[in-house]
Amino acid sequence: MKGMESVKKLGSKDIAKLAGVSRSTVSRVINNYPNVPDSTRQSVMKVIRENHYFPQVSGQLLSGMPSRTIGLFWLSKSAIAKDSLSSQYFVSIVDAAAARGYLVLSCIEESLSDAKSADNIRKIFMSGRIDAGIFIGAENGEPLVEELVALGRIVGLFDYFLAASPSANRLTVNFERNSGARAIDFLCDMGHRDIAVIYGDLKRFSSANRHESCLQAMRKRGLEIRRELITDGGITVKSGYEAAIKMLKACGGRYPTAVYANNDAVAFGVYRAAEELGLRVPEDISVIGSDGHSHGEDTKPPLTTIGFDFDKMFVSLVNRVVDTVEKRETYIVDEFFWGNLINRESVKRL
Amino acid sequence: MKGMESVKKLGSKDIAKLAGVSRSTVSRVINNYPNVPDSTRQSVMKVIRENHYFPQVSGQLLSGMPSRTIGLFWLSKSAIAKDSLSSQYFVSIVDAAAARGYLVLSCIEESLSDAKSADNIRKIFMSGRIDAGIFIGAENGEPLVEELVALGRIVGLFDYFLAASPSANRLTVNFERNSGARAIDFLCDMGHRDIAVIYGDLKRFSSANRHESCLQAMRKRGLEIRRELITDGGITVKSGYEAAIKMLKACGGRYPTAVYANNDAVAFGVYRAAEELGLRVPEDISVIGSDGHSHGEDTKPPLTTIGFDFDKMFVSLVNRVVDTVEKRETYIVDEFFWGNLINRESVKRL
DNA sequence: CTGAAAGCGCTTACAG
DNA sequence: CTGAAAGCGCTTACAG
Repeated sequence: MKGMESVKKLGSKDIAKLAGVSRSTVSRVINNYPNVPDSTRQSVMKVIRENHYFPQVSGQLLSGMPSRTIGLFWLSKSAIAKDSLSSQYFVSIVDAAAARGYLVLSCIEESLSDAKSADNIRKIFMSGRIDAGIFIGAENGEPLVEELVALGRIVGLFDYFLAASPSANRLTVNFERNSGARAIDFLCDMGHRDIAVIYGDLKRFSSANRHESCLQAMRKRGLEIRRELITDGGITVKSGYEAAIKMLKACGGRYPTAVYANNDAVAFGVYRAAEELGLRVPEDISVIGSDGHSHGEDTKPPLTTIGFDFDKMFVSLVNRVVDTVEKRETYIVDEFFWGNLINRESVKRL
Repeated sequence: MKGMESVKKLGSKDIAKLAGVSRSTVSRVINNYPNVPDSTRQSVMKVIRENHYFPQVSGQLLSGMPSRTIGLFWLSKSAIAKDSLSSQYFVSIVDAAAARGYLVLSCIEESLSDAKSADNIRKIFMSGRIDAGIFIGAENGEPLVEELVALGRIVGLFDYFLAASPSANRLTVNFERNSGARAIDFLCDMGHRDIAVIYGDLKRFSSANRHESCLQAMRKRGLEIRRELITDGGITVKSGYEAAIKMLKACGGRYPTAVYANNDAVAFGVYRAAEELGLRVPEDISVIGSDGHSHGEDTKPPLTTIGFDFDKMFVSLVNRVVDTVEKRETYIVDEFFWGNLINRESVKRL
């Protein structure tokens, strides 16, 4: 064992010597250049395999090859740890990257307003270890993101959109902007007119959209908008629960017949609050969410929601980011996905 | 904008010139060497900041610095995507690594028996882009893992233990080996004698342990071990559900009074199966799991289980791996964590 | 406390 | 189809 470790690790020079060719040729074989006769390729490969040679990224990087690595920046740690959607996102991203030959380097920060976090991210972006970065959970228009975009870095963003300043190296994938209205329309069609709205962090593009479009729909439908029924409920089960408790207690017994929660996690929080207050879903109060969280199939009752295909969204984002890295033509900079109403059992017809 | 991009990116040489020192000194400042007078340090730092200089990892790597990157290898993709514990693991690992100044590079493979997957992992380990790797979901004694250990790579493993061949560069963190017995003892103490066991993938160290220790406890307690009540239930909700359905149907109406599931996900599957067959938990059938999944607080009824502190486990693993990378003294190679019985409401006293 | 120089391991025009 | 040579950006003994 000691012996093994002390064997000098071979480099491309050694392989070249053993194979009786130049390092140029070894490099050509490794990188699958076409102008190498098959016989040469075979013999070089044989030497490489027999000697367990692995090209060092240090050399490759230094000579200007891409790192074939994508940075994945998660914002707001607590939300990640608790939301089981995160692991779905993660698998979609890592798989899509792997399919293109890319690895994923992860970084989790609570917030970008913290100078240390921002410096850390800047460093990762600027030190040559990644070819591009993807952000999840960034506030819309986040200065650090825009700084990186302006510096020419390739950045992919989930749920982020700046209509006024498209940029070839800022790739985004988004939820349709109308899903709030669709939820309200559905509730109305089911006979509800007294609707509570639990919105999320309005600095996030989708939360703002959902909220705006839902209020618009309420007005259009001529519903009464009771101030005490419109509350900020964050984006987690816990914050949703707390907001729902507060809201339900604040409405002086005049409960809404339905609640629109800006995401499924929050909707689960509403379930819990309803139970605590002795309200049955959907008999006493209907609930509709947004996202299409798979967990919603197993809740009691199963959650009615506006579902999105997250896997498709992330695969598209990763592919467009990689296309940009590889200077292929990418026509789509911003992309919006439609949601589908998943009518399960948490909304009752009145 | 075009202008900005065409500005030649500066290297340490440029910084040196601008600061009126040598590249050696620039390097010393960047790496916080003590033998630099404060005035020099200040002026160099000023030039670095003003010019937005970031040392390139390519150079650092080539000159032999560590990559300060840990590979995280997830095996069995499907289990990751569906289990919300994964994102907890992930956050614990990434955070613990960040606390030591390390980044995490992720790789997901379905299985290591696939030659392509194994090659991919070998390449990541041997190409100098990571200082160490951590495996989650590896079978005990996995040949690829042992190959890497033999080659002197530093590898950290969750749920993996080879009593016969400890190695200074194979660091592990494990569940206590007795938790199966503890679950059985608890059920017995609650008056159960007719117990079904749904075990998991026996190639995993913990699954094998849990199963073995639980059977042992059953014998010790003099319980009847009915063959049809002992089934393989995998490690996911779905596989647990299927195993439970099969098992409950196979016992010809002579239902067990309690079920021990080798992990919480499987226990949730048992809940679903019980519901489908019209059995109430715990009135008609008690269920105990293992893991301490936070989701178990919210199920109906809340799940009684043997809980582990995953965060502590992963933080310890990451720290010992980093210690080994940095050649600090690490005394603990294998570590076992105790579980705590979390007595919620899914086990009824008979 | 500081600098000149060697060295790390690759790829890629370039010339043939 | 192939090789010699330049070059990529850093760190680190070494000498002073």
